[in-house]
Amino acid sequence: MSENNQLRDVFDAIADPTRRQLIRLLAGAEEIPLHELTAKFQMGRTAVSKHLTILKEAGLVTDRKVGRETRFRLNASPLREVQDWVVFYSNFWSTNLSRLNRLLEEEEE
Amino acid sequence: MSENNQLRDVFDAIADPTRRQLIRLLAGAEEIPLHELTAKFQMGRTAVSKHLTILKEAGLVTDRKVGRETRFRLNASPLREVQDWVVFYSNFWSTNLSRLNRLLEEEEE
DNA sequence: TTGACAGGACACCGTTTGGTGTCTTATCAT
DNA sequence: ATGATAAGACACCAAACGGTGTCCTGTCAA
Repeated sequence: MSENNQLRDVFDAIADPTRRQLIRLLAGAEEIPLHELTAKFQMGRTAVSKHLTILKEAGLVTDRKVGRETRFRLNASPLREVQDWVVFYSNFWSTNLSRLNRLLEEEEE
Repeated sequence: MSENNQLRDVFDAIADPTRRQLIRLLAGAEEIPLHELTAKFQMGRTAVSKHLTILKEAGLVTDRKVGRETRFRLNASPLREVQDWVVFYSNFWSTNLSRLNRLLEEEEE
């Protein structure tokens, strides 16, 4: 259905707190260029760029060049796999959520 | 509220496919001893034990000694953090799920 | 009581990870 | 035309990861 050309495991991609922060930042705007993202972190541009590459490999981010800057955009849909995975186990931490889980499963179909 | 003594990031703990497989196995039974878990994998006992240690550090697993064997048990509740995290982004991959998300948020309180 | 089994504790190893710095190229503004 | 900015492409590095094998101890069964 959607893009399954991800070379990188989504669970692996979201394991790093810096990358989750990047996702959070990208969720707050249409597009953000690398230098602007870099400004939000203590680390250098190269490191941030590497994290974005990993997110790209997982299909969580797309990029396009505009002038001299590279702008990044969030594509959250691969996170659905995480959602599907975790919802299964929500039965195990609370029983009164099981009604909601059934709702979710219905909606998935 | 619940145990927050986790030395290890939950997202990090579930990043490895072997560890997700361990969680899956432990979800299917009350308790499973190490040697029995090891039998399900190709790798050796030491490796499986290390993975279980990581899961333990994330609070996802508890263990108890019974005779000469160490039995492991799933504690899924730290996965709630993952659920909370991913639910936020479900707005970004589908708009007709937002009703369900509101349901989830209500239930969380 | 002897042997087999379960598993903790190490030491070890190759690869990956997460960062750095530097060099170069392309682009924009003056 | 010149200088500053954006970022790709590397080389490099220490530390963590994901495995291995070995040794030792405790426990169960014959």
